[in-house]
Amino acid sequence: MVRGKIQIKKIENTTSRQVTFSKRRKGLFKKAHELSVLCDAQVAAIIFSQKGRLYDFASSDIQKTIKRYAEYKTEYFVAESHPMEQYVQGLKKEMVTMVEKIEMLEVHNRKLMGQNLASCSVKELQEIATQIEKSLHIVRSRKAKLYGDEIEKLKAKERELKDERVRLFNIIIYIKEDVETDLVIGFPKSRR
Amino acid sequence: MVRGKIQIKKIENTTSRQVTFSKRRKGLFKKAHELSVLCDAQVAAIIFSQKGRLYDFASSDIQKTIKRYAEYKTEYFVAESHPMEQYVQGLKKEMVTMVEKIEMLEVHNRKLMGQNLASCSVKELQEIATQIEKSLHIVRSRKAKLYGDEIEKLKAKERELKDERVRLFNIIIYIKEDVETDLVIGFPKSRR
DNA sequence: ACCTATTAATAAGG
DNA sequence: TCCTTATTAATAGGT
Repeated sequence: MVRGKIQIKKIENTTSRQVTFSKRRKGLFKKAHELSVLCDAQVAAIIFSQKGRLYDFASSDIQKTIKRYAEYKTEYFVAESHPMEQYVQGLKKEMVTMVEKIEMLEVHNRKLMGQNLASCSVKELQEIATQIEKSLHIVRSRKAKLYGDEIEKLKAKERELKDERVRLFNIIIYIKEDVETDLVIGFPKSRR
Repeated sequence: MVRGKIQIKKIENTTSRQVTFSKRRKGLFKKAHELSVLCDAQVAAIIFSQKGRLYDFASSDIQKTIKRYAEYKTEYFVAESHPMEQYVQGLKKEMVTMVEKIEMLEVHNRKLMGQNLASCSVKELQEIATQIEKSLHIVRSRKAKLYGDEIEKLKAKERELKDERVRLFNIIIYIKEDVETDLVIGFPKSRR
């Protein structure tokens, strides 16, 4: 607005634009300051340059006002930046724990499924076998029990049959003896 | 600054002050606007009058500008709060995934160990049994075979013993008949 | 960063 | 609030 009026539109020349920005920024802040003083008003001016750099002016209290507004906008983050960090640390710790747990469970699972046994020592294999036997026992206890019962029953029957065999055999022996005695002497007393 | 330069200090005359406030406010906003256009900057001006009334100007959305200002003022949080938030979101997502995985593995493990079978359907039980049997087969195929053999052996013995029992019994019958036949020469059949 | 011609802003008054 | 106008302030373009 000097030495040739200018149009209010973007200054394309970068250098000119930067110079103008600097000058007018200063002018704006001066005006803002004067207004605040002359009229006892709270004035704030916020400027972001094209590059994103912040320039601001604030008369007295409005700084606080904007700050409060700012804090309100960024909410709990400002007030809780540290708790946030602690929170993240906590999360990370939990995650480490979980990763370990997952690995442990996967190893356990593989063992229970009889996989990846190549690297196991004899002792480990025995432990795995024991564990699987235990699982087997639980899941198939009924079946196992049935089998066991059957075996017991068969064994009992075997014993019974053996006993009967012995008994029958004795009877045979006895009868034979008896008969023979009877045939020789007459009749055995047992027949009485 | 005209018709007698003025001092930059509060205008005591209320009317004058209000007039000046109005004029300069307009001027300030005009300057702010010009700056934003000429220099392609983001400009906001906020004025609270003495009475507390708000006047504002913003080259773009004032909410955004103030929020941006707020973020700038809270410094490192500006740069980090949002990535931080996203980071935490990412962590949480990962954790959910891990928790699910852990649960899955634990369920699987429990099943493999024959625990918590109460809620399983018959089909599930069968599947679990199959899986455990498979594991069992891998780890204990020989033992299982031995048990099977034993049962077969016992069954065979049972059959054998039964046969022998029958045989022995027949022998007894035979002997008895033999004896009685011999005795019947002098004894009645009713004895039988 | 400084200069300065020139326009813009505006104080005071109506 | 608007107009006028005298005057100062702001500043574009050059150095």
